[in-house]
Amino acid sequence: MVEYSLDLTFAALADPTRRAMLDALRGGERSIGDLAAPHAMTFAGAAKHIGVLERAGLIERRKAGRQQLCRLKADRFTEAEAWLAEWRRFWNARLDTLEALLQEDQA
Amino acid sequence: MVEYSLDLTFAALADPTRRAMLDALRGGERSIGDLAAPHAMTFAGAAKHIGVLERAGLIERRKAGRQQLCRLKADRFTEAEAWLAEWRRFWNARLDTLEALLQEDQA
DNA sequence: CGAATATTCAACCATAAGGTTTCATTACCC
DNA sequence: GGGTAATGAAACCTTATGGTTGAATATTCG
Repeated sequence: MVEYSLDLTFAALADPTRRAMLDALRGGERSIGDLAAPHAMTFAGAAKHIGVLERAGLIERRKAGRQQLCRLKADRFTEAEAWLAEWRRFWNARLDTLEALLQEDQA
Repeated sequence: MVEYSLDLTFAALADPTRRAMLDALRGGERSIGDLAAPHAMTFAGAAKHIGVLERAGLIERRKAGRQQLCRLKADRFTEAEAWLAEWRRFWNARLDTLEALLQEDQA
């Protein structure tokens, strides 16, 4: 269900460590170790964050020798963006209404 | 800081009850009781969700007699949408690159 | 004033989240 | 094969979250 995956997506995005990891993945595939390194926490802790991102469907991984390479997946980003884009349309519509009212006032 | 408010915003959006409340507010101001009613939980439980939305800056409230009226606030929506819109641009750019590669192949 | 309405607050409970440590597994290199 | 690098996984701790109940506080109405 869409609602359910929005839960996971937004929850995954609500953490700065995880957002930083996503940003790091914009440069292409990265191993768990690469993703973990910049963060002031244990490897295991960072790996948990990666697990959250994977369960939320924001990334996927594949084995490459003794390491695992992670890469971004688009779907859930798109879904979340679509949800928020609807809000942008809502706010725009409200602004339009306000403008119309102001114009009426001036007339 | 921006990071901090993105944390709160995404965390607030990660719950279906809260997203439903936000949707309800699209119709205009609603009291806490109005927002709570549709949800299968105690009034106090629902009020906590409203507290989360308020602390995240997604809504604000004002007293009106013995009730409190809530209404939507745009800023944090905009912020979150901007963050995700950047990702949309990222994915689009990747698609463009892929297309270019395919074209090259054909040429 | 007294009763009912709308909401807040505090205490509590169960579960999940973010982190740690420790140990096991797997794959590479010599 | 043995050592080591990269990861997985389990157990544990602390704090946050989502929910409950019950009492307290305003505010309106009669």
